[in-house]
Amino acid sequence: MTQDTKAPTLAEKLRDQLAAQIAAGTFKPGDRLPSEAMLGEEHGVSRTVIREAIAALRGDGLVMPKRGSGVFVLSQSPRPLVPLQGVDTARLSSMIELLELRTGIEVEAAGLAAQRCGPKEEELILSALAQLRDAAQGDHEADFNLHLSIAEATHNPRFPEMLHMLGAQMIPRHAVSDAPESVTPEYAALLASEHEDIVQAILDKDEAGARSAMRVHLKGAQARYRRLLRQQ
Amino acid sequence: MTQDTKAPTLAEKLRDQLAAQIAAGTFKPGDRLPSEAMLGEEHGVSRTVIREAIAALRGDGLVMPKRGSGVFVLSQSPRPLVPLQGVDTARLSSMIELLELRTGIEVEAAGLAAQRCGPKEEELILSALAQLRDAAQGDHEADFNLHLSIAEATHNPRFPEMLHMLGAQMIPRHAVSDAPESVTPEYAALLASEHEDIVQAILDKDEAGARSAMRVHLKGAQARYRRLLRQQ
DNA sequence: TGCCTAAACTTGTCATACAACTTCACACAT
DNA sequence: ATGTGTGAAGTTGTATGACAAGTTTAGGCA
Repeated sequence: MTQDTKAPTLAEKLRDQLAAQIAAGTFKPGDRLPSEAMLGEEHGVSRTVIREAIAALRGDGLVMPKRGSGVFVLSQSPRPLVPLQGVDTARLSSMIELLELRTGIEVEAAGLAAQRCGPKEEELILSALAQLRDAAQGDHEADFNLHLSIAEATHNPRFPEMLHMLGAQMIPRHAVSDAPESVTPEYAALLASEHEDIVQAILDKDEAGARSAMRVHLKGAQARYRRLLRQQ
Repeated sequence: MTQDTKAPTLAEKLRDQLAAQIAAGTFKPGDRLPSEAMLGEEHGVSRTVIREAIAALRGDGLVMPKRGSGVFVLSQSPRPLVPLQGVDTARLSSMIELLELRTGIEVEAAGLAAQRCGPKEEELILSALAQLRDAAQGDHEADFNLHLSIAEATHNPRFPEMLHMLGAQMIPRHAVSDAPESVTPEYAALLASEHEDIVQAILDKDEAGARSAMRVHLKGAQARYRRLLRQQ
């Protein structure tokens, strides 16, 4: 239990120190950090350490080095603490967990989209729906694009952001499309009609209807995953 | 517009390559990566590049180097791509965006909690509610704990995770509690009754009621923020 | 004044060397 | 045969020096 004290390396200490300085406002967004040479002299470490600490900060999205120019501060606050850490995309139960989360987010998105959707967003949604109709069955990208266009119609950038994040987690899993039952025409028709219902409700500015249609759609996806879970 | 093509460095390319290999399962969690020397020879780059790429992977939580032993793979899936990047906690509009997201997540959580809440979770929720009653007005922690206990009652760890993530973003902002109007007894009583309604519905296993009560509660919070926005 | 060029500076990469630590095999003693 | 200790080999952490590639700046020249 006391093993977690693992003697932080110089690079780690320097990274934390720099991150703290950035968070404290010593270096503000847009500022240029001292050059690697200066940092090295200041902290009494080699350039190797400096570079590794900066690489870590870059990974955290805090800074952005520009060759020949310097290292510039991007964001003041460290990026929010890693959610979805223990997600094992190979496990169906993990997929169901994510789907439940998506349900919450997307149902709300559908409701907001119904209230706020403008002509331009309507066009995008309809275009995504048309592409989905034409797309090959089980085309996850077309499906995702429709959901994304709805999220964008909320005019709240956090919704498409979240969808992207969750989508990146779900894409690796093709269990549903691989399952034999999922390729039946009946299944495809059901999915299509669910999509139509969602879009129709949004275009009708029917908030409650949009929520309900989206909930039906995603609950259906959950149910299909659960069935697979039982079959395994 | 074409500036985003910024000539990726060798370290970046190698990082992406290694991340892809990890995602593809070439290196599985628990495995040891080839040593820096071997990777360097294999890819025809210097150890500097290798180390920087690995530093980035470590920052992403994908690997964990152990001095003298090797670099070990932790997680197979890259941690979800940084959401909530442009959130400026000083801007009320950002807070409202986050609140809308929270609404989606928490409404779903309340619904699931009503279905799945067991005796132990009921106790935790009631305890959190009691503490909130006793707590000083505007005690964000007590409020957060109640919401958290509900999220945990879903038995889906992603909900409390998300709440933690969003909570970390919202805590810095105390605008609502600082606003003069928010300290009136009427306001406190309203908040308390909203909380009671949510808990009561969950204990009654009333899914729709729990959703609705949670939605009312969070929509109320949004409305209060919006009022502040107008006053500014 | 305006433009052009070259020097100075900065990050990216390579190479080498050593320190600190871990692992593993082999010799040795029990 | 078994347990133990020792050391060699392998690995990451750090330092140093050098050069390539790009940017900035100052100064010279028209």
